[in-house]
Amino acid sequence: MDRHYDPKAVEAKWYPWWERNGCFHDEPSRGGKPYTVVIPPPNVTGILHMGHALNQTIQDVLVRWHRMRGENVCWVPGTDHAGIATQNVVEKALRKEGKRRQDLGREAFIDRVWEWKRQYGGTIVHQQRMLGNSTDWRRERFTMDEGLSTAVAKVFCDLYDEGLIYRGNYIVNWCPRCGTALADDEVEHEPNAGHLWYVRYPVVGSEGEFVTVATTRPETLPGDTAVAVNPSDARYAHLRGKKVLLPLTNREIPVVFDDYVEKDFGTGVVKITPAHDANDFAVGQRHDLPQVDVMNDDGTMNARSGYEGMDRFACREAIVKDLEKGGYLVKVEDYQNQVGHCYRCHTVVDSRLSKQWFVRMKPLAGPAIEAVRKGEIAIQPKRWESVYFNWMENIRDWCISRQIWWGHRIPVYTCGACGHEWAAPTKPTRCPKCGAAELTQDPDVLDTWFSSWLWPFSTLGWPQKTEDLAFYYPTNDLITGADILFFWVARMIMAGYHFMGRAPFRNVILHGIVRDAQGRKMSKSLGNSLDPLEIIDRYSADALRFSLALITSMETDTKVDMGKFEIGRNFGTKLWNAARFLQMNAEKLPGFSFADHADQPPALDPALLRDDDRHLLLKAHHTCAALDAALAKYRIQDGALAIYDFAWTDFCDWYLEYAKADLNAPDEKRRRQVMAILADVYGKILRLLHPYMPFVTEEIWHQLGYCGEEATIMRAPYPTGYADAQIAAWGLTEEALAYVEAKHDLITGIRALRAEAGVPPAATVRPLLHPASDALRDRLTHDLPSIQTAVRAESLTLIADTPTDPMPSKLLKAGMVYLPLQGLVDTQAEAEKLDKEIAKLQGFLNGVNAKLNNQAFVSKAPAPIIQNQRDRKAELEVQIAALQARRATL
RNA sequence: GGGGGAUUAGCUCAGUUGGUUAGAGCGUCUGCUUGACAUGCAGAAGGUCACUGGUUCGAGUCCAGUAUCUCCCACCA
Repeated sequence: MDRHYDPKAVEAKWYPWWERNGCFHDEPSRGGKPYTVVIPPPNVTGILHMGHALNQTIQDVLVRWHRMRGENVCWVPGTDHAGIATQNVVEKALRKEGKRRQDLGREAFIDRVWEWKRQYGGTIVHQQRMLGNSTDWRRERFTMDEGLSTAVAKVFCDLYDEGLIYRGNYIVNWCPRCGTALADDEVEHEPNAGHLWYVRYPVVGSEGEFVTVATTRPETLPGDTAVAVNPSDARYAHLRGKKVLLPLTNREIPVVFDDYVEKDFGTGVVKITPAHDANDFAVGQRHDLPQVDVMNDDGTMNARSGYEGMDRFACREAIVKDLEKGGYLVKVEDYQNQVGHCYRCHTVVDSRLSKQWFVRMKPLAGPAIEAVRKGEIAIQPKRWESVYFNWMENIRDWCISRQIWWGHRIPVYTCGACGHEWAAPTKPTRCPKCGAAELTQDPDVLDTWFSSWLWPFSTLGWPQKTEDLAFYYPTNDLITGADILFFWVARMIMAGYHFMGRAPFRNVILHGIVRDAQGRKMSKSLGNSLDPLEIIDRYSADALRFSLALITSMETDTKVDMGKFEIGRNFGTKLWNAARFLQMNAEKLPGFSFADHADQPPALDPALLRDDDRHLLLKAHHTCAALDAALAKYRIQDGALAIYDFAWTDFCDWYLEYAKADLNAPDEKRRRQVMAILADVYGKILRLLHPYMPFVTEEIWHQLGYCGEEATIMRAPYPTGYADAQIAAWGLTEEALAYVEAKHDLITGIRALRAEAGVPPAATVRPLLHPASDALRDRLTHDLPSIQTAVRAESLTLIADTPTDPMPSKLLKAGMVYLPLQGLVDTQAEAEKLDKEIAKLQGFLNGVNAKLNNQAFVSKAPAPIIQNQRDRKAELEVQIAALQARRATL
């Protein structure tokens, strides 16, 4: 093996190899237990960001784990056509040529988008491969694929025929830059430092009386068709039946009375603009007010406004100026309110009256609420369930039409002859009613989410009855960011029940978002984004994945900075070097083969086993259980921690160091046995870790020869630990484990004593140990060489009495240890140290005694807890006695 | 306005159903080129678990309140 691990070469080698060899692919015909995941499809215009890296790392860990458990795994990748985003990109390119999409016409423009997709649409799917995702690329889908488009058309027509889709003139969110309607959740509200303008509206037929309204959007004033006050507001009761004069115009508009108006806000008088505000629209409907639209599609003012052609914000200033000139403006206050922005282009959205298509959501929401309530679908972390219920129970109709060209065109046709309107999944040639051939199709396209909400079954072939659909649906786990719970997850659940009659998935796993070191969202404008590809370039994909897994809790957002990825990089290096050590030593044993240790438990001679071996084997067993438990509960971080700690601390720091002595000793039986343990446990580490770090584990698996060239660790069984009979035969007891923990404590303690006493590193010492118990004395007697080596001691003498010579000491789990030194020993300091230690332990003992003397504790606490305290008391008494005995000699 | 979350070492975070002396990584300090690994090894320092009260034999953990920070939802012009 090379001295240095070269992740770039290794990662570039394995991914194509896996893909070429169908390692990511499975078929229903193979049978077994299906495990299905659909990837949240990234936008086809997207480039890989840290959110993808986190989301896909979690998925790949789970997917690879299930695959190694022998399940029939299907992980569907793909991309989303991202209507507005993609159209924006192509329009931008057109603008560089000095053209608009209208110059090309609809069909040519759409061709142009497809061309763009062919050329650049593969960017993100290429980048995803860099992460090491084991997605089945043979099943890759695109939301505008023929099959998925068929599904979209069928769904639209079914809902249309069921009466769940309707068209109407409503107030919608309108993005003037994109020139389209937006759904409610596509609008992002942000605080805005604006103003509140107080404007006088003269009361018609009075002598100089007026009402003052407060508004944040004076440019909508020409669209006012009433002013409103609260019916119980005594200040304005006399205005019933009156009219006011709309400033800058000579229109008279009525005063209406409506509960919507808050008496305490502003002046208690509201201008009503039904065509430009959702609330005003509702007031207008209640009072039968006219709707005056004063703006164009692009955010400029129209002829009705009197400011034709002016931009809405310029108009705002112009109107304010004119109001001031006319003496209508009373005052201006600074005012902070929430202003909606387009989630795509961040333009301030307007509320605008227009004719749009909507889906009636209430009937769809019912079963979806029920599903989560009954536990057919579990959302984790659990607290999101209440968020889900809250949204679903107050669900509003979904505006699904978009005034753009790129997307699934709404399959509604109108007959030019008889006016009949109907929905059809494929383009009809004649009117089904009158037979005429003059048909026009609705010009709008569907919201992109109208295809994504079908993703769990449309990607498996629906509406065809495919084998994939029968075998892999419903999917198992849906892993995504909580930010698209409403956009996507909730709608998929509704679609799953409505169209398939079943849940689309069993578990929803919502993770947080990736933030920068200061906890800010990563964004282009802040320039604080980390690029996953740069991290891969600097540290490797394995490092990116492992570090993310290790620092990500499911409960909270993840803060990252470049330094975090050193954790994964260093761990990869550590593994590599451990592998080199194993290989070097294996070469010295003729006939030794790692292949014999790929899965079969090693044939160990119990007579040759030491407690260190037992400690490692039992810890390995525990680690297998820990990984299994963690991954079953989606606790990716716990699993990463468990394997990291075991591999680094138990395997490398402790066992490998012990093993060095054995591997260099003449006893060949023992050498073979140690090598077998190393190969077995290291093989487990590689397999346990593979879902997290697929590349380096695969490379080492092959380099050491755990498998042949044609095989892969991807399909090696996930370790489950040792059989009970094996554990019994090898004597893997908790007692042995506890003994080795005490031994480690002893080694650490002697090292610390050396360091504190300033003994040079190269010098050897001859420490004395007064064991805490006879049992310990016996066990240690058989185990002295490894301790001596670990602490660079010439000898370690087990003594029976408290020594009287002045020398530093330390109280450890194993007993009192003494370090005889030549030269000066500060007896005074030593005495003080002992006094301090005695006082500390006495404090603990007092606490324990207080508990044991507490009648309530003894009668109410469970027996094991009481026993713990008794054991603790005994232990403390022994320790204090040992310290006091030593103190007495000084 | 409604709802959620967070608050544990200098920093980033673990801490499963309440039960020995609250852990890890990074950073800091000390020593080390020891034949797997300086992307490393050995050792050390560092925490009244935000605050106040309550429940309990026992609270970082459960409950209530307070403070600060955060996110989501919502029609206050």
